[in-house]
Amino acid sequence: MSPRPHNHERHPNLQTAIKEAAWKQIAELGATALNLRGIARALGIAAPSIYNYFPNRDDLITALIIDAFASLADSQAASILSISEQEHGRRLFALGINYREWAIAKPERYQLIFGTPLAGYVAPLDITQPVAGRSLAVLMNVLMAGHLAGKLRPETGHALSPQLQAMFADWQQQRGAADEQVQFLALSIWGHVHGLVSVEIGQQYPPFITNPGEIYRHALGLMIIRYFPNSE
Amino acid sequence: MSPRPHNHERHPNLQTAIKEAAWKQIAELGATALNLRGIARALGIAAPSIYNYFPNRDDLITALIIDAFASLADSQAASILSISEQEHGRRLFALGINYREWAIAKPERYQLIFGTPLAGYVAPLDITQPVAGRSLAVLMNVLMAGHLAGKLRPETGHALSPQLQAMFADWQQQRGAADEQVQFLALSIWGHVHGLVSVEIGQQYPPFITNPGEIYRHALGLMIIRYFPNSE
DNA sequence: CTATATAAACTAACACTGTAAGTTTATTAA
DNA sequence: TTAATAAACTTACAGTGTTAGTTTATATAG
Repeated sequence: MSPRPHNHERHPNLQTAIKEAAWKQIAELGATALNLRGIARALGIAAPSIYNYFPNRDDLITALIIDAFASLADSQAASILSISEQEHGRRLFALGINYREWAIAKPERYQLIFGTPLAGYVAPLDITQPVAGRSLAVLMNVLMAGHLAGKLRPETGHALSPQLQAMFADWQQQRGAADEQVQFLALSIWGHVHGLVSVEIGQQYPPFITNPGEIYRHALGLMIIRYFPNSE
Repeated sequence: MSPRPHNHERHPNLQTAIKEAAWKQIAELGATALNLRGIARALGIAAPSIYNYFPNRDDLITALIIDAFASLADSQAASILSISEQEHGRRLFALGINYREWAIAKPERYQLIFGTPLAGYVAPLDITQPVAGRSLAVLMNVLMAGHLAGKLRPETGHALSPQLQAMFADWQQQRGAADEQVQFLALSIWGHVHGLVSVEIGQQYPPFITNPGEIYRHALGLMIIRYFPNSE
């Protein structure tokens, strides 16, 4: 009923071998250079054979993106494991540092999931969104812990609009307890952190900014004292 | 010496006609669908004829990117023209609103300059950087005006590291007078604003966030009262 | 042990892309 | 009227994703 693949000896698991070859291509030549024939060449197989494991190029890319999102979420979660749950400021700082480091380690991977580096590909949001949300959840958990401990000081200069409150109420219903201000703060911090990293990865800083990491760490430090003023 | 092009009657200025057709393609089918043959079809010319006006596809894209950066900078500058130079908070707010609106008006254009939507294309930074810097200059001018008027309150919880100070000193030398804290603040605000817009354009908000504009305006409002506390 | 079903490989081909080379044509200047 | 030249053209090549049809190796059923 289920025969073994022909070149089992050379590629025990061709599905993952294809993905690995794809990542290798992406790492060496950039995400835009990804192509099925190149993968096939690297593996010594015929290009159409890939279609036995992925319906088409876009589905292969989606698989890569899902793996990348999972990797980011795992990396985020691991980055705070060694820090006490009481040290909310340090945890937030660690998350921020880790976010940038993960992006810089493999910029193509970062741009693959947050940019649109591939011609004709649009991510199927219903599939990628859930995995993408995992890293945001890590951030929100840290903020929520700080909030529950009374250590978080969100900015309350403006009241949340009724529309925002409604949106966050819906979100709470799905995801369990979470303060509205914490929800907003998670999105705002993510946006800030993500923007700074994007500018750096995309090489959009002015030429005088020779050390974007310093900018980033300074901005991150200010966030910590802004939202966890009694950390120290 | 300089003969008129053959189809001058149909396309008085073929160079700009090519760019317009390119933008139309980008707007209708997305940046990734941009291709020379499609442009040629739309204009009723042969594809290789484009090479008389642009050395290759990448140079055409670069021309589009330069136009887009100029458009953004012009839009930013125009957005504060009607606001008094004394109302620093309102000016910053207008810049923020305009940044998002410019991006949302033509998301493909935004992704063309800030993403990497085209296979095999890498922007020539030495050409694009100067134009790209114009919009940042508008932001920095607004912040600097507020600073000179004594209305700006940058966060000084952490001192700028020596490396940051050195970087900013170099920058000052080139661009003229600008406070170090103002320089940092411009980059930080830009990163924040850019990140929130990127997340929205890239459809990376969690599915419950049905109104990203509200998130954005709230974040922007908080920035205003944070950095211009006495604005009202 | 043989025969058959089937998953997984293959080859060949199509339509598309960017681009290079060589050729023709229209316009200008001598 | 003729020669020069810029700008169009046709043709061709190598690359791409993808489909269709075919072969082959394996696993199970009789």
